[in-house]
Amino acid sequence: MKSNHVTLKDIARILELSPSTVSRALKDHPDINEETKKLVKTFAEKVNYRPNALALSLRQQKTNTIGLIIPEIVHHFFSSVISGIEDIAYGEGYNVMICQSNENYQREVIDTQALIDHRVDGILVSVSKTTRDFKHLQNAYDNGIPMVFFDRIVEEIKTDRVITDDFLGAKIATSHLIEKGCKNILHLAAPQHLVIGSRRKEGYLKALEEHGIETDEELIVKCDTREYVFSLQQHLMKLIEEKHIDGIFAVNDSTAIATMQALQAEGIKIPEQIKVIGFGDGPNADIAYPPLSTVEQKGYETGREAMRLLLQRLENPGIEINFSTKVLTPTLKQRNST
Amino acid sequence: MKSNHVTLKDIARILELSPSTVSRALKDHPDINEETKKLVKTFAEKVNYRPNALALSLRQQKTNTIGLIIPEIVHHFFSSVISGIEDIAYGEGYNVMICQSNENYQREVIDTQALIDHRVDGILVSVSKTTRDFKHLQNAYDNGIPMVFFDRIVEEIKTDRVITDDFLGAKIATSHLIEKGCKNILHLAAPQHLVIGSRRKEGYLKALEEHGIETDEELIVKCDTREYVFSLQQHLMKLIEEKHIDGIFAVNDSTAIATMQALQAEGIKIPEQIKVIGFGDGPNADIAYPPLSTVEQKGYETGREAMRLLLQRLENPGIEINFSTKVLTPTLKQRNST
DNA sequence: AAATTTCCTGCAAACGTTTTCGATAAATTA
DNA sequence: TAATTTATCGAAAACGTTTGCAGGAAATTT
Repeated sequence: MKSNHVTLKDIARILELSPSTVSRALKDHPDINEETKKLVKTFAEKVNYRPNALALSLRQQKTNTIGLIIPEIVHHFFSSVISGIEDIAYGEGYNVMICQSNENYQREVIDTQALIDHRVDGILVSVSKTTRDFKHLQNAYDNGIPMVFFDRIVEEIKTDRVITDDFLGAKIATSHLIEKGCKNILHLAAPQHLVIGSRRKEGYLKALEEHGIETDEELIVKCDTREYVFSLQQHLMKLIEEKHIDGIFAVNDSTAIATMQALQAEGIKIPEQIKVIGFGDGPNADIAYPPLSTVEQKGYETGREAMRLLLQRLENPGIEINFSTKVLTPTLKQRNST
Repeated sequence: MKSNHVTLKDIARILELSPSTVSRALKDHPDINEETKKLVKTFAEKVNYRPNALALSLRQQKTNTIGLIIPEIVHHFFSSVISGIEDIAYGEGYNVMICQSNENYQREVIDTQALIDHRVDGILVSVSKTTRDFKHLQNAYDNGIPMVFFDRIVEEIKTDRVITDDFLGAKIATSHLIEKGCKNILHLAAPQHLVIGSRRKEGYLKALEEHGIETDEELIVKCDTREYVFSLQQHLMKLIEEKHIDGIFAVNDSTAIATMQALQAEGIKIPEQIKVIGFGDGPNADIAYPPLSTVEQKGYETGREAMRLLLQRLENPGIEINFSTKVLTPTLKQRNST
């Protein structure tokens, strides 16, 4: 099980040339004789020579690799983002080093350090839910590594960003419920320290305001996972009865779907008695019963835009371009739950 | 935006020591004076020194990185595999370089080459559906890079493997339908050139045989995606009517769920009129209506086992250990669709 | 006092590339 | 013929580490 990698030096030795000549021959340097070039090239081809990426990176002080820190790959939104990033990156000759933080702050710190250690040319990051301290990212930034935040941004660090217009999306979703006749709308919200959490809540409130509906703080419940729904089930049912809830806007699809299941278990008809809308449109929305109305969040586009912004920095090193924030607007996708 | 990475040489220059001394001091080499150690260590700490992973890898001819080639991250099974791999790998100080082939042969070839170029210490791979030629993997193997196949193995290359007992799983699923009273069971199958496709079909046939049910080749339809179901919808409905189908075993969950939706659109009651069972148990099975019975495929465990087998090779270089095949047995998860 | 050992540190090579600067011989020009 | 240009190649440094070896000073043993 010996390692068989043939190096440039090997070729030089065998062909009785110097490494410099072999190197130049392989990349068509004009100084090299045509015959020598042919000789070297065919030989390299024959032995399946491939330059050592490590040596190359070390020498050129450029790895052609970008780092990605992402909360959880299992979520459809994030895996779509990955595809978007890869499609752009590969096209430009970059590799992507993916790190999964698992919504864990400690892991995120380690991952960031690993990316720095590997001297990635740039970093794309969506911070974990549990991250409150940003020194690790600030450190990468101070090291001169270009960064782009997407979806879960950190406002303290000034750099390029790609976000979806959560405020608008939430407003669209809530307005849709109102237009469908809902009067008492429950909002299942994410933690307010997350930008996503607060923005979506604000959009919800704005829609109510624009339609002249009085807001009720009790109708905003912190609940953003499937498990959370079932553990709050009794509380929610009580609330629904007392407040005559006829519409629910959940901060994400899986919460919305779990909510539908909880309601149906209690014999409530959807959408006849209560209408439900989610946020994010993964493929789950199609599979749910009834198929879930939602606002579509563009994962693939998010990835592409983030990578494009990063590329712009990488291709123009030293040049100071103003940081830009790309905002993607989600669109209503009506199905049968409203 | 200058790159600020401080190197070992920098420290040596500033402290007026040689790089060798600094290097040894940092790793507690007994040859170095305690005071010098302290001096170096505190200074390194202060300037946040981190060794350059590239230089390290080049020098030691070991990257502490393993490569992963995976068909599609969006599938729950595969993203679970990733988590399993990472958990073991990180614990042992390895990084994981993830490549997504997107079920595309060309991409798989490029990815394999990229991993070789980066001199990964080992490769974990589940081949794409469209791969019929294995030269790229054989090449990596010949280069002396340890490999482990999981889930979608290639039989031509002799190495360690982790698979789920597809035969048994399919037998369990089909038997379950029979025990629930089904007599005429339709099988929606994957392409037979995939091990998964043929094994599951064989398990289906075996269950029928064991229960003394006559097999009918017409009841085996090649159909393994959601889209495929809808395009075959008319053909399937005709078949179901003619053959008095009362049970369906689909080769994976998303096909099963799409089938349920197609049936329900035609007014067929599940499980009363037709019972449906899938294979693979992603979270979709819980969300579907009705919740889908399925055989649970252990993604996380698959990842852990694959990484363990690889580690065994990496930690015992040169030592010839017989290749082993780890078989994970899926278990029945009954819900409401049967 | 001489010889040996111990303690600490530095030199230099190596990992696999690229690239600057010469160097040599052949070909051209004056 | 002498001077200059051109064509072709190699030596060596550099990227950031590690490590075998050598070496000097101090401490110990003969």
